[in-house]
Amino acid sequence: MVWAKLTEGLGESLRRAGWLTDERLGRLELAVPRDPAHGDWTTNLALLLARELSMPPRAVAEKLAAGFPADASTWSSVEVAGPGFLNFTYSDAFLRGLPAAVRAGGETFGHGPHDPGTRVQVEYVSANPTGPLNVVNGRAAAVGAALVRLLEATGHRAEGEFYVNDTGAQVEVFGESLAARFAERAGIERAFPENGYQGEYVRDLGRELPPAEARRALGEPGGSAWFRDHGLELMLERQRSDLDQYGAVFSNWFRESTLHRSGAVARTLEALEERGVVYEAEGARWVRTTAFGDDKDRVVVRSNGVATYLLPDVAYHRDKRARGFRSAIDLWGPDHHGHILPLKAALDALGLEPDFLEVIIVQQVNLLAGGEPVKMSKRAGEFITLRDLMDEVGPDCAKFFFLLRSTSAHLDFDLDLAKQQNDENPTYYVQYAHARIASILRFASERGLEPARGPIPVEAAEERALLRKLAAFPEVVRGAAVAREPHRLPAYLMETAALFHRFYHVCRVVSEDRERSRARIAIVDATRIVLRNGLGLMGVTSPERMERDAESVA
RNA sequence: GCGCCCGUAGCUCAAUUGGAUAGAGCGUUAGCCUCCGGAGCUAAAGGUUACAGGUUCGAUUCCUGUCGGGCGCACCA
Repeated sequence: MVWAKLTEGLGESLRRAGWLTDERLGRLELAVPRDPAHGDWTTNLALLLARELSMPPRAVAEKLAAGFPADASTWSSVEVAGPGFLNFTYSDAFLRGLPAAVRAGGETFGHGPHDPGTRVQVEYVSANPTGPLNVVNGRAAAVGAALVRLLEATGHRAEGEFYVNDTGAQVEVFGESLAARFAERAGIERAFPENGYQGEYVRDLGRELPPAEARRALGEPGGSAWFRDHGLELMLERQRSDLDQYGAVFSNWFRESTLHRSGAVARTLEALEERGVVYEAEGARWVRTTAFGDDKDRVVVRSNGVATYLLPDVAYHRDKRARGFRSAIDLWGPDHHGHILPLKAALDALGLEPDFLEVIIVQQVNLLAGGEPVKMSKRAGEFITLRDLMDEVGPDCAKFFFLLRSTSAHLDFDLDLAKQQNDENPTYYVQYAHARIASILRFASERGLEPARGPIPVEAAEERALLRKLAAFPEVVRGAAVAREPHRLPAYLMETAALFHRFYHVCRVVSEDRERSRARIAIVDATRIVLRNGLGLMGVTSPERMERDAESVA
């Protein structure tokens, strides 16, 4: 709301100065400065324009400030500061009315119509259906689900999608592995495949198969296809239920096999050929991706006639575009970053918008226990799964920790810390603030005190600081969405919780003074809404009460 | 050898897409409970942002190089 008003007001400033162009307005950057001495909002617009206007930045700023429409309901001052920043300070009227505004916004406070109706797809996790989800999948799930919510909160029509790689050599090996494990238990001789899936979960899956049918399949030539298909379904169902419990919901589970069946893969090859970027060499067919920024050309059809991963992947992204998405955000694991260039190049060759595909690499996670890295061997099937992690630390802590750091940075996940139910665990810091607020509101309600509905008096510095912070929430949401950086949410929420706790220690909420009590209850309630909305975007719960487990009290 | 991510306080990480005096948590030290939840609060200490240049009003951020860590570099996905 404030963001829109500021954009509009500065547009007016530019117009009055005779400098208004769409391009300049598009370059406008608004920010909430970290130092309150620099106002509640700031822009460097004058610094950006000074050069092209051949004027000193401060003179540009003065002119813009003079042309900024007065609005006492929001601003008390517009000042030129430093080398030429424009600093905007909230009026008392704005802060006094803020709790009512937050309350009116309710669960949509913080949301904004920045990209109304733009269809965006976020593809995330997309783990192979040949094994349980691992911790990097868990990180991707936390980030992806948060991104979907952030995009929705900023007006996009966003959908989450899980791409199922149910085709290719890996799933065949998986089917063989499962058949061998089933045979082993049934006392039938059958070789376990080389490089087969060693994990104990394959034996578990074998126990879930319908025994009579499985036995029949064992006897048939090519019977591993039966095990492959049934194993995939069981595995997918496990992944789905884990993710469901984890709070990552997908609008769609897209299977690679449908692209092959529908002919989309073949059509994609034809489309590439029509563009004249396919050639034959060494018995294989290549795409000239080097013409579009790749560092080497890529094989799309092997000499044995089978497509490489790239071709269905290109077909998949064409399909996304054809389904009407304006952009696709893919979250990939760290071992896939080598594929960004080939895929983008191929899409480029097909004429898709250059910014259609956006790939975010979710970096690796190092689990630490007792200060030491937890050893994981995928080969031996020994790894900590997402389910293990949820059982160990709970979904809330897992998600909070995963969202705490920027997605592109490696993450050290301290299991001991996440397990602790005490002040060393940052998850509880924010949740505790919410629970404490709920407690205060219960206490107040028992005394017949409700939040003040209209403008409230704002006296203490702690009240003012907290209100400023609450007012910044919509901008944090907007910024996190456009930058695709969900980690701004926990950072903001920790700051907000800190300001709330400080307020709480200085400002008695429920007192003999009923009017002041109601005013402060309104502040507390507004804080509750912001914390709840922020945690909600992270997929973390906002508890009304918190109790430690008995063993954690010591 | 080439590409990508990263290098910031003792540790784990931020720094609002180039902004103003680089901030949090943990750890360390010293304090705060007659009253709304102490999973809390206050204060102190802690930095040549790996290093050297460059670009400009301004660089942790962008460019070049060096050093160090991780991950990729398939007719596997």
